[in-house]
Amino acid sequence: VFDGMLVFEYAVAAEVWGIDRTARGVPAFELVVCGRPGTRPRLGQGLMCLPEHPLSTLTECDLVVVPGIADIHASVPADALTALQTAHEAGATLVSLCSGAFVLAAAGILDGRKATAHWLDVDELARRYPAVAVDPKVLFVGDGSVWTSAGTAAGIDLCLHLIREDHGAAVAAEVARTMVTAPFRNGGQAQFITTPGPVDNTESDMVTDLHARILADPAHPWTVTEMAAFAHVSERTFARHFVRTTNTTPLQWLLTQRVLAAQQLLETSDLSVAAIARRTGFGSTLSLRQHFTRHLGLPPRDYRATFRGRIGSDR
DNA sequence: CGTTGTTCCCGCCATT
DNA sequence: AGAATGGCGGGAACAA
Repeated sequence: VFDGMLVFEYAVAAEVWGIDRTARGVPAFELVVCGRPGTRPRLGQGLMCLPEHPLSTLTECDLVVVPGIADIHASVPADALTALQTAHEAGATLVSLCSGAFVLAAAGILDGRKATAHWLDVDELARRYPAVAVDPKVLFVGDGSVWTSAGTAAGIDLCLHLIREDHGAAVAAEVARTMVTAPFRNGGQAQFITTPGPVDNTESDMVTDLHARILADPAHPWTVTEMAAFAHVSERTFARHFVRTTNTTPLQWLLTQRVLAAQQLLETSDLSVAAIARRTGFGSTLSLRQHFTRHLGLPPRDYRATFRGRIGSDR
């Protein structure tokens, strides 16, 4: 933390990793606020922060979060930049929220990587750092051990995504539940959801209604033809609308939803893999295994072995 | 793991 | 002119 950090993004990280939810089955995290010793960085809106640890502590952290900064044109303190670089070289996962991408970019960490930022800032980011592959259309994006997210609330999506990757979907859902937010945004693989730019309302309604319909009956063998019929348009225009609002194609979205559902069942139930395949709409265990492995990098059985029962049995 | 049949989906284009 | 629609073809992805 240094002068000019944004309150909300700072609070998002503090809320996700700074609150003890071990009683609810969430692993214990240690939140460490690093800054120049003795300083009282202004966060704006009348708030100040008291960083209790020096910047050098960053090298000991598994995960380093850079909240957004109020003024993207302000120069970033040099000691913060070098601290981030050494933390990066030490193998820490780096995360920027909103305009925090400018801090990572200034440190040269985003060079050659995919990145995003608040939609108002992406043009400036791309202009100032041509070596960064800026993607203005995603809520968040990761490249190697470096993650960046779009404006404000997208930071929550990214933080939950990181929890889900490290600790499983059930833990992420539990954190989301105590934060009273959605575990992942409507539309599935949040990483690939388009930013909430100006979208035609009737168009997104059409897709959201369909999402609700499908999620209500995931076991149904949905086809694109059927989905298009539900939306009362031809298959061709249906596909176009779907891609525009969701940034994924219909089948890909469906498969992602099914994998997500299977993930939850593996973690929270003792149903056999075959039963889960049936419930989640995969035609066979083979099909489930193939898509599951492709999405998560490990087969269902192994996934269950590492994540089953991580969460309290209060539901 | 390879084969076979089916579905998807993206570019192209005429039409609205 | 410009934008959206919907049909078609075929290579790619998927299911059996």
